[in-house]
Amino acid sequence: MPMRLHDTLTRRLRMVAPLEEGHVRLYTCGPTVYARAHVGNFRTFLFEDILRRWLERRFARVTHVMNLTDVDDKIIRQAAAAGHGLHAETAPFIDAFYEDLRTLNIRPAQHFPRATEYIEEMVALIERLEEAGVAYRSAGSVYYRVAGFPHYGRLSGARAEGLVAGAGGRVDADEYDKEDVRDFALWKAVGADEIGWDTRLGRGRPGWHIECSAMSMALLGESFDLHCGGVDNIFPHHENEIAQSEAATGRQFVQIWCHSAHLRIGGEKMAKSMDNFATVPDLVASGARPSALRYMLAAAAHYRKPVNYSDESLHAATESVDRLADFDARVRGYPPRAGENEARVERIAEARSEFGAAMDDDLNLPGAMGTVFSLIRVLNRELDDGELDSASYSALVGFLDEVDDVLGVMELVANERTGNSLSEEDRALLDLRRVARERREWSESDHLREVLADRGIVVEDTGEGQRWRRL
RNA sequence: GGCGACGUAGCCAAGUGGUAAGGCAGAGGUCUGCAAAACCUCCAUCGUGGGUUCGAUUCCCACCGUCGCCUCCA
Repeated sequence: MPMRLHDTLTRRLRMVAPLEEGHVRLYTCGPTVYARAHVGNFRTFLFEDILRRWLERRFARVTHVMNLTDVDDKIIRQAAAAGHGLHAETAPFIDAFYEDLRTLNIRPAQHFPRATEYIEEMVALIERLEEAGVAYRSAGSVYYRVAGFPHYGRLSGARAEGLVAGAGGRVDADEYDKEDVRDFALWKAVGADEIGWDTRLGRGRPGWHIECSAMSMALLGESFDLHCGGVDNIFPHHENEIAQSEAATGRQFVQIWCHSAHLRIGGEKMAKSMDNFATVPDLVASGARPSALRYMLAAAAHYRKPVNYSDESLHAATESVDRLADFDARVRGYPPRAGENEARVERIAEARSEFGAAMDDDLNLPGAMGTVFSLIRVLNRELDDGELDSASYSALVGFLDEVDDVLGVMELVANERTGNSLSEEDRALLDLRRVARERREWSESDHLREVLADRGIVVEDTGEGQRWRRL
């Protein structure tokens, strides 16, 4: 079954067909490390994680590159204000980013190139653009001549007139050095006392867009398969990347462009500039479970539709994850009887097939989860009044493994529920309760359940005795 | 102003030219010492108005509303 993704450039679903047989090359725009990334940023990174995970199930090999933008105006300003270098400024935020990736169980890219480590590649690329006649120097800086690239605007649908007329009142500081307001800086000249690099282009620092062209081509080749980011990267960032890369190489830069919609809060885009953002540790500290955060950001809505963050949606995600995790635990804890219920095995196979079809259809994880939950209801009913045959058990465990290979929440749930192992006191309380139940001392048992609940431990009674979990 | 996206039950949300998955919340029930979990039942004419069609929530047009991008922005 072919996997299809929505391509921003052609505005239609396109089959994922790697240029190199069996090997998908994926580039995703990572964070600008001038501050800790917020959960809105992580919605995109989570979408990309789901994409990468599904690609890994569908193709033999996936090479994933995510850049870290560790030089830009804000970072330079902050470093200068703090009186230290770029690295000292960005290191804490890079560490924080990696920490948040782990918290959300996001698979790390194979490469996390940093802009500051690819200055030479950028300079070389700019030189190629000069040779191609689409770059020019002005007041020590180098600019890209948009008029020299006929396809400019194809990705964003931005026509030249619209760009000129609709500047939105913002005036770029170096606009006056440009031939055309649409032109953008490839290399920005800086003074001797400013943070910069001495290169063949003179002393300066790279423009924003050139890093992604240089790093993606360095690590994935001049033409590769997928390039992703948030919708706000479509223009100007990705539009300019195409212009730079294709003007330099004369080849198609990327096969398919994917962009995820924003996370909203209170109906508006979550953004640092709006001061309405929260970070992963912020939310975890306030009681959000990482598994629920992951589910809400990645699975509650399709990646191309905006999601609104709210306590209610987080709660719904928490309950969904619990339902899945409870079922998973129930199945794995069920002693299967030998035998094969053909109808049941068939039902599981159908669900698995529907799940895959939904994922292949532009990564429709919300739809895919619908089939999972439908199956869960049917099988819970059957588990309620019977046993599980071993054939179904195998099929089911295989399917649940596949689901979580994409969803990536079970490991988080396991940590949340049993992670910080029980304290001596909690262990003792559970033992006391077990003894009380054996003696049928219900009021004591109920009391201990409340005491444990106050300590953050939920106790449930099952046929096989009491079971506990956190939260 | 230009470009684009979205509008499905109390909330979130998938989907389809032939009368709507799933999750949350709510009501009632089964089970349970009580709970929890699980299960059963109930809860939507798909923004508004036109058009195309035997038939539209699904296609087209208009309108209303919300949001995003227009060189900081995942």
